[in-house]
Amino acid sequence: MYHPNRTARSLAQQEFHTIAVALPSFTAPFQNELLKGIRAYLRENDQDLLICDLGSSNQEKALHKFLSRGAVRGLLLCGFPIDDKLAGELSALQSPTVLVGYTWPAFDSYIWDDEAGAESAVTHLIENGHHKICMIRSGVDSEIQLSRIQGFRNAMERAGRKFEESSIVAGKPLYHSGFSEEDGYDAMKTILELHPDTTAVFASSDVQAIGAISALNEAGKQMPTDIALVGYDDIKTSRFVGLSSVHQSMQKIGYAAAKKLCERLDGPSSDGPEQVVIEPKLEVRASSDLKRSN
Amino acid sequence: MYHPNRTARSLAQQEFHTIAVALPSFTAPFQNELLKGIRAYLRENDQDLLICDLGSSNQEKALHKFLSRGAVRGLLLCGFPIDDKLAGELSALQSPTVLVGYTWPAFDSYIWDDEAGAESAVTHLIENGHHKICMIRSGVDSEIQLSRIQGFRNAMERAGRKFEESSIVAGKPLYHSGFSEEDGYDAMKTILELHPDTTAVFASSDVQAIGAISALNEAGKQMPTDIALVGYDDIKTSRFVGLSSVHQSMQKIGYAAAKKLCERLDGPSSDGPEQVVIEPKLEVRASSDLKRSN
DNA sequence: CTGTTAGCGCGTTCAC
DNA sequence: GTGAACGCGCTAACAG
Repeated sequence: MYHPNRTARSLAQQEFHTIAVALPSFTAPFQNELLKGIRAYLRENDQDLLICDLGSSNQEKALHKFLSRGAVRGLLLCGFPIDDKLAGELSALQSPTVLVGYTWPAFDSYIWDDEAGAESAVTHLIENGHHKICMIRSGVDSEIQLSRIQGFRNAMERAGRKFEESSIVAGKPLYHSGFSEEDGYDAMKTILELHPDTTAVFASSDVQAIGAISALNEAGKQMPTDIALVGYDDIKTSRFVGLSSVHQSMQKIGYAAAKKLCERLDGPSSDGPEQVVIEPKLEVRASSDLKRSN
Repeated sequence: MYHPNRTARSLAQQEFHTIAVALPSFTAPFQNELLKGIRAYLRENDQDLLICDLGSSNQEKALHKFLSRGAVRGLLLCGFPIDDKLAGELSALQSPTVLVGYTWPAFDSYIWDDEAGAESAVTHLIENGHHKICMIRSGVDSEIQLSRIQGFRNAMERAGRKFEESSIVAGKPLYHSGFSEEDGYDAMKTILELHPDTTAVFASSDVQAIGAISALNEAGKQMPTDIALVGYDDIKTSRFVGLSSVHQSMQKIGYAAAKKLCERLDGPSSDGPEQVVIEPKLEVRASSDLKRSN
């Protein structure tokens, strides 16, 4: 019985029904939400998804290998910092690239305002009476990380609080550039040790917050009674008792980015690159969860 | 500047550096663990992953569309029930297929013993002194679901408990064949209403358990003090206070399945189909978590 | 309406 | 050593 060969067919009719997505650890909750959005669009349009997992280390190498294996038509590059060299290589592919999480003049990009998001989270904690707020950061000085720290600082200073460097703690493991569950766990242990009077913690990623919960559990602390926890990125807050989160609807971003990429593939005669900035939103599980009186 | 064309290259050298995975909702935690294993193998071998998301409804149609778009070399079909018709179609592809979660004589398959897994979970609850145990089931009579119910029944009967049909509750939404978060949430609400004296609940999936946690939170119940919760599938138990789970190391299964598929692609002269049965293991967060005295 | 052929972009082979 | 021709499996265009 006859069955078509996808490869040959694609080659012949120059139609691929496939877009490529490259991202670090596509199984993390944050990227997962993004993928949900991407998949939603692709399903509606009978496209398949070619995934390049950049992993947590040697990301550039993984991306290069992927690209040298041959370009698919269209690349969605997510959560990967771009520089001159990479921008040149991507342009040389002659096939459209859409960026998520980073921006570059030559490409369509979907980014969010980390500084504003972090600020809103910490402001919320302050407004709810928390007198001792710590932050979990990644041990790596990425742009994302620095923006989120800046947001923390802004919130503290605008509220007339003194900003202490020591209240911002990094984990040691440095998996996934320091945004891992292990890093969050490690950082929270340090916080409990160095700042036992802490009433609220703002974590720089969702997985860090999850790791922090483990550390709290081990220490016999309750959330949010003993410590309130807010994480950055796309935690489904309903899943975690007392854990709030600031996020930027990654599903919508994924959908929009996939759509944009497919439009570029269809008609290359469209407009110039578009930069979309998403405003992060703080999602509080229950307003009472973060209230603090003492 | 020159850049290779993946499609043409694949066609020319009959080497694809790609395997296809078809599964329902690849963003659910269970499938996610599986994908982690698959990705681990693929990364080691410089292969990419073509994902066909079967979605939660019209799965057959989605699979057919994917196959008719043209077979890639090698398909990993996960969590999709197989019948005569489908088996014939897959054989006709002339390219190796590996099944995960279901079995069929003609194909390599990786399955697990749902009945034994469910039984071990419920037996554990009984041994820890729970006098009223309910189960959350999917509203659909899949083979998987019936096995898990049978395991529940075995445990109860072997312990000399009376088995009550009414203690097994299904959610109404029926998303993802009834294994969804929403179904778990709905079923748990019913349990709280119908069986307020419940001390432990065994959920048929990880996501159901997550939904059940939401319902418990809303009702002001604590885990595991008020109700102990055990979920089936691959929850990272550390992430959820008091939530244990029975699982079958999906990561290892994914790794093994991907490896098997790639071996089939390399040398078609290997042995006949292999059926691997994984023994599920109960992972208890802390042994004290499930203890009950009253 | 059916059968034949050219060519998609590459790797490989074979001739030079 | 370098270069031209062929074929991977298919679709599209074209001829009968």
